[in-house]
Amino acid sequence: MSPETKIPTRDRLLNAAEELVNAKGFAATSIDQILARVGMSKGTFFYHFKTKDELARALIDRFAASDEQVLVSSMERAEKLSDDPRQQLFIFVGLMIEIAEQLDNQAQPNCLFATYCWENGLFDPETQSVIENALLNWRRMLGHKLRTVAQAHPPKVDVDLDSLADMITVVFEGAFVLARTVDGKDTIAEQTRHYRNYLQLLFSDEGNHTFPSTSTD
Amino acid sequence: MSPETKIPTRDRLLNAAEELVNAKGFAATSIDQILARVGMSKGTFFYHFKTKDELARALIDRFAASDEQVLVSSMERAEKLSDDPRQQLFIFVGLMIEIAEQLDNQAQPNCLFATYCWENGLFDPETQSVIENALLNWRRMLGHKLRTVAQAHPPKVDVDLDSLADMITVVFEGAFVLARTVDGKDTIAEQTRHYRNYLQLLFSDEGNHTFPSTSTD
DNA sequence: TTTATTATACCGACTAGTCGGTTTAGATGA
DNA sequence: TCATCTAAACCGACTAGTCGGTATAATAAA
Repeated sequence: MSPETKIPTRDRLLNAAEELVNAKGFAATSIDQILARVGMSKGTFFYHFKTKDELARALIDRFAASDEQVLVSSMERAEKLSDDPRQQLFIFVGLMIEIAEQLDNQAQPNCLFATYCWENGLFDPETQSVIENALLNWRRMLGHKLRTVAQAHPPKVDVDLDSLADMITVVFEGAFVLARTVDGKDTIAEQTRHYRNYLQLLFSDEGNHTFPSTSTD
Repeated sequence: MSPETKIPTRDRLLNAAEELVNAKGFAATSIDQILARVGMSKGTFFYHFKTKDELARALIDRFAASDEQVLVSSMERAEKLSDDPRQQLFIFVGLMIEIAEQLDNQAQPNCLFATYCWENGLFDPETQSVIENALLNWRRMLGHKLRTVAQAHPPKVDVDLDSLADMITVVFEGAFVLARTVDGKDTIAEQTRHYRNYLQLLFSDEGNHTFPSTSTD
């Protein structure tokens, strides 16, 4: 009857696994530990997953799906909130900053992509390509927006727009490492703000800049 | 007689361990695998390291020492190559770009900090604080330089200079993930160039910008 | 209404092999 | 001699994965 009890067994296994993998990585997370956490037995696990590899795949599939939804829905929201591509871009990054603020309130911000990346020798190519495609999604969607913006507002410095799009992934992944290692209030959000600053400086209108600091010549 | 044979046993163990940890993470790297790679037997390992934890510690100590040397020596070089703090800053980041270019030529760019970070549940607090201190070193040295620069050239956008210093760590760590996941020619170097661009835009002299694009008044 | 059948979901003992770590003994060179 | 180093056999705990069996509930035949 309680809302917790209604969660399907398979999802409860995935949730417990994800928590443990987040703390210790995939290799160090044993099936027995997962089962102990949810109070189930071995047969149950292997009823839902043929092998531990299949668990790895299920975890990353679920994570990638949720990642893609954040990307797509945030871009849609940004595009509804303004007609100007440049404003859409800044709004989109602003939404990412909001998400970053939530992550900064977690003790150990979690990114299964990074976890798998640093243990990638354990995973088969298909599992790895799930992650690759997820990152390429960000490049594609954000890159497209950047190209539109760059046509109307040529960037102040000559930059490759795909790598500029990639940079949001870079900033997030890097900020995760920093946030997990050095404690600070707003690490991930602050780093994402740097990314927005960079975009604003790059795509500001010629000469007079559009920022708070007084002088307009 | 061969130069390879002269390497002390302990270092050969560390080298083999680091390679395996780089590929699969620490937990999935067994002592037997390390020994198989260097063709030694178990007694040898436990003569040099009391426990596997001690290996973890030795690996990260060695890595952190080399990291610190890169930081300090690059800053020294930058400070010798110019008297102007702003130029020193740009030269320093330029040196980081050179290092990034080397890393981009490796198949699986390696950062033990990140590897440990995503498996941090395995390591004792002391081991983790080695990493924390390493990252704080970068914040401190680069932050100091940024504060000097900011006094002479107030940044175009109001930014926290410590987090701006942290950003070089963020960019590197994030670019590692990208480079290990999506293959591309110059991933890490390109991302580091974005960081330099950002600094140049932030600390450019008012109004007219100092970049390649023609105008020098 | 009763009984047999079937599928899903779950349990826990068990196996073969790997793990980190120990022990004992021998080799090497100062 | 004495410290340094290496080898090989071994240990108990834990690993992923197997397997025979059970509980429940729905369906179908009697």
